[in-house]
Amino acid sequence: MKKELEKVYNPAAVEDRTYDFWLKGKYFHAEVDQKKKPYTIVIPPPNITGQLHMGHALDETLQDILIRWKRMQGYSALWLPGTDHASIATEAKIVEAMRKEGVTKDDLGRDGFLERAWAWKEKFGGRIIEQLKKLGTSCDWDRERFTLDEGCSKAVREVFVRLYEKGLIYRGERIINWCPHCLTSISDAEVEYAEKDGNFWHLRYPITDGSGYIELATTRPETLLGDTAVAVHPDDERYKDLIGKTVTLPLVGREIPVVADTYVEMDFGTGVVKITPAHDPNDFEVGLRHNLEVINVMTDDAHINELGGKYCGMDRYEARKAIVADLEEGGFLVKVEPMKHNVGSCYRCSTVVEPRVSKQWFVKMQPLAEPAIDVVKKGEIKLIPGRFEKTYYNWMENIKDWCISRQLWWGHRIPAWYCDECGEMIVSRSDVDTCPKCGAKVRQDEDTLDTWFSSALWPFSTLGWPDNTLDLKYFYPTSTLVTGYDIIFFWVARMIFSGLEYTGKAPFNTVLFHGIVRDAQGRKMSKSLGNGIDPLEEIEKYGADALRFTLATGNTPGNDMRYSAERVEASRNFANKLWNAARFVLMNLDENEPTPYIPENLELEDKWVLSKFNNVVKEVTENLDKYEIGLAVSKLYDFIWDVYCDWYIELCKVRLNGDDESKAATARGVLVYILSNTLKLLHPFMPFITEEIWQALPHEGESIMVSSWPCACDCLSFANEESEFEKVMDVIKAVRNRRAEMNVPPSKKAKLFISTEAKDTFTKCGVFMTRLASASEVEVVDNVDVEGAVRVVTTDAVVQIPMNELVDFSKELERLNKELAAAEKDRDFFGSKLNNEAFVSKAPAHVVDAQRESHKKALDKIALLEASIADIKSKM
RNA sequence: GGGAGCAUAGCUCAGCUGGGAGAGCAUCUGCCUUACAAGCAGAGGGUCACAGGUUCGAGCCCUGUUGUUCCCACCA
Repeated sequence: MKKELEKVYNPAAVEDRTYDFWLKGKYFHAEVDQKKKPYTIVIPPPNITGQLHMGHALDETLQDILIRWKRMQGYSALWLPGTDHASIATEAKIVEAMRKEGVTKDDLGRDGFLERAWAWKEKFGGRIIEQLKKLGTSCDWDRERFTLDEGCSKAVREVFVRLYEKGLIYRGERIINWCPHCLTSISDAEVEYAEKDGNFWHLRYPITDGSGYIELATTRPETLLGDTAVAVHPDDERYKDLIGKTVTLPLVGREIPVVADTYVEMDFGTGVVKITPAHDPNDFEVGLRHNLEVINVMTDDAHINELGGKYCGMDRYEARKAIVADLEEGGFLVKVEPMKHNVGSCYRCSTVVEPRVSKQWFVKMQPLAEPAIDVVKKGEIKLIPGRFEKTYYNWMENIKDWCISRQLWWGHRIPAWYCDECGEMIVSRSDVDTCPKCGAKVRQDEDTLDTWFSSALWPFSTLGWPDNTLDLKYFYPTSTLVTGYDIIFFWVARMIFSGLEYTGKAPFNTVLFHGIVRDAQGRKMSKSLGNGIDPLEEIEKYGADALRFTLATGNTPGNDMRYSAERVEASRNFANKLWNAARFVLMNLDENEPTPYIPENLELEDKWVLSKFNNVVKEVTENLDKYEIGLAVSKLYDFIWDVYCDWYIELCKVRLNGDDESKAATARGVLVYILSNTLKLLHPFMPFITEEIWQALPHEGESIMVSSWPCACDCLSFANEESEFEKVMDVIKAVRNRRAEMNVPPSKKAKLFISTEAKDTFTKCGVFMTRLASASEVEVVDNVDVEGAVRVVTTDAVVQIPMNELVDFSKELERLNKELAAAEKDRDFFGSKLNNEAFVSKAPAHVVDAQRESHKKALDKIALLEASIADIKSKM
């Protein structure tokens, strides 16, 4: 039965069916197999609240390319999928939904809330996974994990307890970043800084002894309510006498000391800083050094609290206005100066963070950072591109302790229990009911852990750690981590120190960073701009393969890329091109039987294309080895479109339409061979269409995705035949070019007289000229002079095309002289290089040889051109 | 204040260890050639930001300059 394909490739008709076919075949599933080498990728777990966006699409495409490629190379290739509970994002989403129903967290209580959260997770948490599948991702879904599942939770507890026992986790009263909207602490990494317009309010605080005022400037006048000192630089002559005195806080009336601290910059502002230890990280440090009182004047949602007197209940910005007004009225405001300054906001909700003193849990980072730096320095983990190593070192070397506790309910609850009777604190792997010291009932810490605390364990918690499972032993350390450079600190760095500390091994050997997918104008895609492009819509419109191809092409690791409709269309067109090439091949296959070619029967053009193909196999494999995915895919594109479609298929038509069945069979054999092996090379990039075509072709095995990756082979390398056939191609191109210049339509055929030293080649290949160069007939001749002919000269041949009425001898002469000048320029260029003693002696031999070759070609062409010119001149 | 990326054809971008500048799109000219008009055959178009340097040879390496984007950093 002859297989027939539709005229236009229709991805929608193929993709879901093919994906189901793969699932049924269990081809995505990876097993521990001692006969194979493992290759492991763990997915950067998308948030359960997430919707698939272009960033995911890029990330998953790159991972799928690598995993499919390695699988075909014979590795036991595991791509482990899963999702992240995303504590803040998810909790915010659920609270928001509750708000619409008029329910609050307190109404439900912790257990009630968590019940709701889990129900939400069951309902929506799988959505992004279903979306991933549309891309064709070959994840091992049997191993899907969730950061809050039993295994991951066990790992989290194990880590927490170990670190605590080692003294690397501690609880303390510190100043942290507080999000007044999310109502939780966040880590330094979760604060985004942006320059904003603000004011610099110059205030004067009266010196208590009545000797005058001290002027200072602040960007946050409302924090004055919590001031507990004023600081000056110890060397500042202006204020030396004031040190040790006190000032009276305006509006509040509190008497506060003037302290000396080198933190103050003498030449900034007035050289005086108001100190609010409870609401500024620097002030907090100053406060510690000078034993200052810490007065928290704000509620958790950034309103002034009862310590703020008349301002109590005001929001921080209202309070600012009111306080400034009162200061002005009281004569304490000297001037207001507009000033830009850096303001930090919550990376989840963009609310301006409020530095706040509170009791939190921290990870002591320094001891963990050191080995994490070493492992990259020693090259045990390679970051691609390498420049990110610098970013990484810079962060690790200046790292501060990590605030890991969050005032949220959705997450891993901190495994610490407190006894209110005797004050004992117990940190434990298993739940605790009663105090081991006094027997009283204990209560568990209310807080949960930073989401990133559990994602940091992802490469090994998902493989069974802390148990020493078979999976862990076989698949860990993982191989490649693929992710965006924007989460190098949040995630990559933390996985590295975690892996080293808990498993003693680097969690992966290579990190491949990609950039951000931007819109066609180069803007970041964002909800607020409304410029996001939905990958699912693109898949519907152009097909998953086209989307994948677009994301994999024309890009280099770590660089951002722009996404435009034109680019996806080009990819879609490429898929269709391939589809039609396959249609052509299938049309010519008589039966659905394998048609291997017989090597002895290969023609020149077969050897040419096989040799080209062999080279592509080598290049694509090498590029992938180096993670040069964009280069690999563009080489395939060129081979398929230019070499296979535009040349080889056209060349084969001669034999396929000819009378010699054995020759046609050879052509069919090579066509099928090249196509099916090219499909294999392309499969990691465009899995659906390659499977669909491969299934229609004669094939062995169940699926292209478990077929073996092609190997380059010397038996397919035909360097001589390649260059020999290229002589013919050169002539075809030159004739086409000449005809186009003269505006001769393809329908007007003309005889070609070819004089050349490669007589055999051109005699054999003359037939291609009729099909590809509009020749009516081809004759290989010795140096005859054809009447009324246009001359086309290549390095290896002179073609004369009789076109009497179209030929203008003076123009011919002009054109040939122009070509001669160009050829002479080449000759001189290469000649001068070869005459350069320094070049010949210092340049590598193969380079010198190549220049010699080019020089010789120029000379050959000059000789042929000169002869032609002489012929024409003799006729004029 | 530190650090990094980018600057190549009209547009978007490749260019792997230095060896006479490439693709896609757009433009122009011919073609419905029995796989494909989502196509075929041609053409035009570049001081590789600027200035120095290293080298036989630089888009690529070094130094500096300009423009631009981003990351980090406690100057109130």
